[in-house]
Amino acid sequence: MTVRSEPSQHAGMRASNLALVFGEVARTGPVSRARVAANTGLTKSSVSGLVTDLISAGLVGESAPAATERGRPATALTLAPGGAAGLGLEINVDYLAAMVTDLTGAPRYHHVVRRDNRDRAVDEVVADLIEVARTAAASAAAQGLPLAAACVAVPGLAVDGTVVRAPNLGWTRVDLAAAIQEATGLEVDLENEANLAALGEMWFGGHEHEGGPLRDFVHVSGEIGIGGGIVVGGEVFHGAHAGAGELGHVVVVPDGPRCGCGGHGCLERMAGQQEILARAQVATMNELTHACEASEQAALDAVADAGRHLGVALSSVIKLLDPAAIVLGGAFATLAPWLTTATAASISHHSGAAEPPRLLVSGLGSDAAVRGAAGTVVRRVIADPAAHLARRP
Amino acid sequence: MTVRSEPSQHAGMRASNLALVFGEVARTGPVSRARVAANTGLTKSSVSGLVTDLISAGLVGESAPAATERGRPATALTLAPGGAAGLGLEINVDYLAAMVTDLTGAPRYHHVVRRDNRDRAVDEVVADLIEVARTAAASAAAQGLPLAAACVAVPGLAVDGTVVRAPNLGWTRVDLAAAIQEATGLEVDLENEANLAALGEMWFGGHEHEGGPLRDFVHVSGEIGIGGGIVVGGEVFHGAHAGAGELGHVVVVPDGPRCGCGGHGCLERMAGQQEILARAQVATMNELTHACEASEQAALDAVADAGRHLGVALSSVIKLLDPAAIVLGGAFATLAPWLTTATAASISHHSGAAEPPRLLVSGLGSDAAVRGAAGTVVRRVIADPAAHLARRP
DNA sequence: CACTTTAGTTCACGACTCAGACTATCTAAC
DNA sequence: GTTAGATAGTCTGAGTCGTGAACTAAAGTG
Repeated sequence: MTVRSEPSQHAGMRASNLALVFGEVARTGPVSRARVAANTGLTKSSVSGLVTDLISAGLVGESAPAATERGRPATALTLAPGGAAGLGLEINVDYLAAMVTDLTGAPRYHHVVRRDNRDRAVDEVVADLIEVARTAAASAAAQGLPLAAACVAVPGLAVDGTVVRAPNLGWTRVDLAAAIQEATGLEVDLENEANLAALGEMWFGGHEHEGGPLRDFVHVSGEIGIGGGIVVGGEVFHGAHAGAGELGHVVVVPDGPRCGCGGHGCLERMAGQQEILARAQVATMNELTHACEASEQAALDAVADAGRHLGVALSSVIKLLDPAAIVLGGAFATLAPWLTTATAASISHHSGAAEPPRLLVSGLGSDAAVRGAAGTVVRRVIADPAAHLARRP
Repeated sequence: MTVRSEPSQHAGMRASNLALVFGEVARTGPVSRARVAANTGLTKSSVSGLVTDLISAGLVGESAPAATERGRPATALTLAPGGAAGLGLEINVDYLAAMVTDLTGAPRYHHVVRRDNRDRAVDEVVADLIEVARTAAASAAAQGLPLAAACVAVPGLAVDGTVVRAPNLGWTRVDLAAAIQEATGLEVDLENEANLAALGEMWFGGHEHEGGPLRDFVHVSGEIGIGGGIVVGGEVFHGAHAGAGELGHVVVVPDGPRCGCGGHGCLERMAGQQEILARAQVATMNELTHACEASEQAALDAVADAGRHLGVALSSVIKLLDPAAIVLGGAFATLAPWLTTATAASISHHSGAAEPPRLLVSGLGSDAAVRGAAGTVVRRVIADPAAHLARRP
């Protein structure tokens, strides 16, 4: 079967215009109906009707008219923070996390449970996550925030609600979405942690590009493994089987040592945390940071070396994907002061580009993925308010 | 400014449904109105109205009713071959080419002028291409084929109708689209040759994937340089500045020799035609093929070596883009018998994937790009017939 | 020859957006 | 203080388009 689009009907037309208006309100803060009409190309009367629907659905709020310049003062429209909320969850190697954001994307609840999940039974971890999710949902309810859905960040490949594999957790074929859906009653989506971190960075990282938000970039997340999130036109690029963006397994040393993935000379094998720590002769990332701050040569060399390997991988990324920027996140953000010089030099050496994409550093740290997860839910409501209303009339 | 979509209006609704119906007719060969209605989800009456428009526009033809099973026999709808046609042009290092295809994608005119364009003045080459285009347009007119537009394949980066750079031709900033547009009166689009070859391969190469046409793949075109075309969901992936897909400059030997692009150890530097020929100690690709057919060791080694390097680059492609297949075109298609074993082994070694994407060989040869160019024009008409009608009422 | 089945058309209806008139509410000028 | 001008928002009639059901058309079956 090939893709076949839906027929355009009146309801679809209205849904599309509803999204257009709602998106405009979301993008341009407090706005008048008149401005929305001018910006979207719809007529004032159409906007009025659509806004009425959005207000009665509780998605948009109206503030008291305030005089601005001349003429009748405009009533300002804003996203109603209480209109819909998103629950973001995250399973990772050494923690579980939950976050609730309101419609504006503002965090309203955030909780992290630190615990190594590698050696535990899958069911136990899932049970813990359900507990975390329930607590978060209760907090949302207490704040009067209606959760629209949930999204879970997993450190591996997720397809159709199932964790196909999560190498660093040792998981294969775990039907996670169904379990959480049953426990919370929410629709649940799974998505790769690196991809959600990239989205979180895009929505909440504050990066700009040519006047607008950054919409075409690659996010490098250095957790225990090295992940990549490719964002194209504001959307995650998934590839044919949702396996795209595996930056950690790009070949950087063709005759290099065998990697856990079965390949040879992968970036993760050459510049992953394990390798860096071993070379720097320290045990933890904290120690590594301290050693770098103390300018210890072994540590600096280890990080610079990783930076060079990263540069090789990113050169290929640049040639293949032509991103507008590259964002370093996770451990690489922490190590950025000692890393980026080597990485930039390596990119320049290998790609020879006169104007390589900008190399940015994440400001969100390890919260990027949960924020992205919660944000995904909320963004989906904004992208298609009609679908959201159809689900809860 | 950020992207903002158009408001949905009645005209847009009709345009969208027109495209839906037209696309269905194009996809499923001769079909009845009733089947189109069932397949698209539109009602019979809507389809009737839309089909009436398409027929009176000359885009769809109606054949005599033919009894099939029970009931009233259906009148079959097909693409009207004479409804619209596309002009594809190609500038390459050692030839110029033109092709006209009708609405069904069938070639109706094809002409290739072999001549080395490297040492000639830009204006001369452009003048020659215009001549080639005019002759092709005359042939189309003689056959009663109304050209909808033209599309030119260029061996380099093209943005907004301008050839920004074409390294192997030595061109920079050539305003090609305007020149051809003025000469022929047609709307002219430029696109990278490797990308068009990929599209040509998709539309006319006959590859299948899971029952449908292949829509997510990477096409490798080995001409004088090595180009790559990334196709995602049936569309070319361009990246932020239209520079994506530069497979030839993916790093395959991190400490390798300097490449013409300014980088080091690029695939093109290690496995381009120049390198293969030198290693095999022959002068032309023809000689190389003969040497391989004669099982001469130097030639076989040179090709296998190139295949290994190609495998390294493709491993990174697979990890980053997760394509459903990889199609080898151009010189790599010719060399496939002596190349693919080494390439497949290298991919397996470096990516360690249990189920790597299929490695296919192009059947179109060096015509892929012109066919893709002409096909692009026609496909655009099929994708948005309303826009096409608006241009010529 | 009636009955069934399928294809395609016609037409009243409803859902939408549009355009423009109309009302509301402010500032600026006299 | 009043009036003109500007801007915001609502209301109403007209036009467009898909829907759904009734209707006509053209075959096969018993």
